[in-house]
Amino acid sequence: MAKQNTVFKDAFNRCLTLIAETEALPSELELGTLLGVSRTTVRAILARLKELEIIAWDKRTKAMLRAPQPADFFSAEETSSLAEIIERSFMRRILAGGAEPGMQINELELARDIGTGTTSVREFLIRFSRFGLIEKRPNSHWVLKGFTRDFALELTEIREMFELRSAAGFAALPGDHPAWRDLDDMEVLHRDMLANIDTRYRDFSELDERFHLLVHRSSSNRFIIDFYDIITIVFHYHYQWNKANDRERNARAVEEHLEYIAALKTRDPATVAHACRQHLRSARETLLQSIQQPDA
Amino acid sequence: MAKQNTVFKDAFNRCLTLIAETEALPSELELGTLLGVSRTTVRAILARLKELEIIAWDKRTKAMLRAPQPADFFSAEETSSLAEIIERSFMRRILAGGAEPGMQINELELARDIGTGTTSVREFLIRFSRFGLIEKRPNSHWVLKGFTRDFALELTEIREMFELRSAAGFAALPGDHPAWRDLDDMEVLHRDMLANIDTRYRDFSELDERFHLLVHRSSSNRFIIDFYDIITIVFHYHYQWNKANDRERNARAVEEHLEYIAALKTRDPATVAHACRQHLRSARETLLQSIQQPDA
DNA sequence: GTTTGTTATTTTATCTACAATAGACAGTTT
DNA sequence: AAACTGTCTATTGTAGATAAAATAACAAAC
Repeated sequence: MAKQNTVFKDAFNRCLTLIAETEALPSELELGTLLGVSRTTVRAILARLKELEIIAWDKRTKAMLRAPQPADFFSAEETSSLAEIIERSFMRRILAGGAEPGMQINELELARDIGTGTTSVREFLIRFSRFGLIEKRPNSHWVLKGFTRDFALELTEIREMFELRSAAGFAALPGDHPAWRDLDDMEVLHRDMLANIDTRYRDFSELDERFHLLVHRSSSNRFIIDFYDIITIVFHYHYQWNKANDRERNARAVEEHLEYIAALKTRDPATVAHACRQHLRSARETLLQSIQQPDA
Repeated sequence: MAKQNTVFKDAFNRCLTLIAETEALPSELELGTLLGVSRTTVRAILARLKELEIIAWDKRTKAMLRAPQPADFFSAEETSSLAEIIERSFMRRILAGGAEPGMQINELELARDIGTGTTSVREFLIRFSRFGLIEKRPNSHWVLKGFTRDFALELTEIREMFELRSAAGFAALPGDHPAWRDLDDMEVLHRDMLANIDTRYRDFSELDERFHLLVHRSSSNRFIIDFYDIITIVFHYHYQWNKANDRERNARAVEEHLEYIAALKTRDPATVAHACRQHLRSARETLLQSIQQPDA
C-alpha cells in the first residue's frame, strides 16, 4: 500500500473546520500554506469537497454549497500518521506491559503486532534510540534498557543542569525581548488554570511543556532545546499512566511555576536559581515516586 | 543484493591476524566470542580458511598449514559496513564540498551517488540528525544546517558543562576505582607521545578521544556519554580536513592533557576545574579558527 | 561434558517497487 | 503583469522480498 494518505485526510479534516467559518475559499496556493500542505494535496481536498457536494468548484470559483457535517470528517484513527501509531503502540508495550529491563525487542514481531511494515518500525526505533531507553546490538536485536530509577536520575541530572542555565539566560534577556511578553501570557494562563484547578488540572501537562520550552528557547542552544524532547515524551507518557494524586500534584506545580515566573521577572540570578531548583526538585520527586523500586 | 557479507569479511580478516600468532585454533564457539560473531559466521570463516589451504580442518582438528599472506585478506573497502561508507561519503560532501547552510539534501541523489539503496541512506540521515547538523522537513527534503560558528559554539557550550561535571565526578571517585589505573595508563601513553611528538602527532586524535571518554565515563550518565559521540565525530572529521599547524596544536594539547591528568590526581575540585577549563578553552579556539566566518 | 555436524528457523540489513506528496513550469484568467 | 490553475516530474514514505547472519536444537563424536 506504499504511502498512507494521512496527510491528505488530516488536512481535509482541518480544511472542513476552516471553511465552516468562511463563505468563499481562497486560492489553491493560499489554502496550501494555510493547511501546511502542497498544492497537489489541496487539489485532492478540493476534489473531495466537490464530490461530497460541499462546494461547487470550477477553476477559480469555489462556492460553499452546504455546511460540513460530522459524517464528512475522516475518523481520528485514519488521520494519525504511522509514526504516531507506532510510538503509541511501542510506549504502551514498554511502559504498561510488564516490560523488564534487558528484554529483547524484535522488529518483525513489533511490526506484525502493530500491523505495519518493518521499515517503519525500524526507523522509529532508530529515532527513538536517542532517548536512551533502548540500545541496538548490530546484526541482532534491540535491548530495552527500561524506564528505571537510574534512567530517571540521569535524565533529571541533565535537565537540572540545562534548565538552570536556560533560566539564568532568560533572566539576562534584554527588556524588549519578545520572550518577556510570552512570559506574561504564560503567567495569565497559569492564573486561569489555578482559579479553576478542579476542572482544569488535567490540562497541566500541556501547559507544563509549553512553559519549560519557553524557558529553554532562551538558551538558543539546539542541544538544550532538542534534549527537551526527551523530557517531553517521558513526562507525557508518565502523566498518562500515573494519575495518583494528580489534582494535588498539578495544583502544587502550577503554584511553583508562578513562583518561578515571578523569580524570572526579578531578573536576580540567585532568586531565579532558587525558584528553578525548587520546582525541579519536586518534579524529580514526582517522577521517582512513580517508578517501582527494582529491589526493595 | 540484500545484505552485504561485510561481517564475514571483516571477521575473516581479523581472524587471519589472530591465527598468525598462534599454532592451534580454538573451538568454534570460542572463536566466535573472540571475533564477536556467531557460530554460523565462524564456520564460514573456517570453510574459507580450508579452501585457501591455510588450515587443515577436520572436525575438531584445525592445524595451521601456512602463514596467512597479504593476498589472503579482503581489501579494506570490502570490509567496511555500508553505514561507514555512507557516513564517509556524506561527511566529505558536506564538509569538503562547498556545502552552504540551508542547502537541501536529497535522499535519492545521495543514494545514487554513493551507489546504495535509499533505505540505508535514509536510516543514516535519521541517525545522523541527532547531531544537530541536519533537519527533516516531513514529506520533503532534509535541510543542511551547516557546520557554522553557531553550531561550534552551541556544541562547545554543552561540552564544557558536561566535562566540568564529569571531571569533578572523576576526582571524587573512590581511590580503588579502576578508572585511576586507566588514568595512569593514559598518562604513560601521553608521555610516550610527547617524547616522540614529531613522528606521532598524527595519532593524537585517537588518544584525545580515548582520554575524554575516560573522563566522561565516570559520570555514569548515559546522556553525557552519548553526547560525546557528537564531539567525537565533529573532531574526527575536523582533524582530517584542518591540518594547519597540527604538529604544534597537538603538542600543546598533549601537554594540556598531562596538566589535566595531574590536576585530576590532586583530587582538588578547584585545581581540576581550572585545568579542565584551560584545556577546553584552547580546544574551542582551535575549532573556531577552522570555521570560515559567515560574513567577515 | 565439551565440541562439532547438521539442519532448520528466525531475524536483521538491504534492495526494489509504488502510491502519496511536494514542487516546477507553462498556460490561463483577471 | 500578477495571480491562479492544469499538467507533469521528482522525491518521499512504506510495503514486501531476499541474502546474510544470528539463534536454536540435538544427536554424534571425542
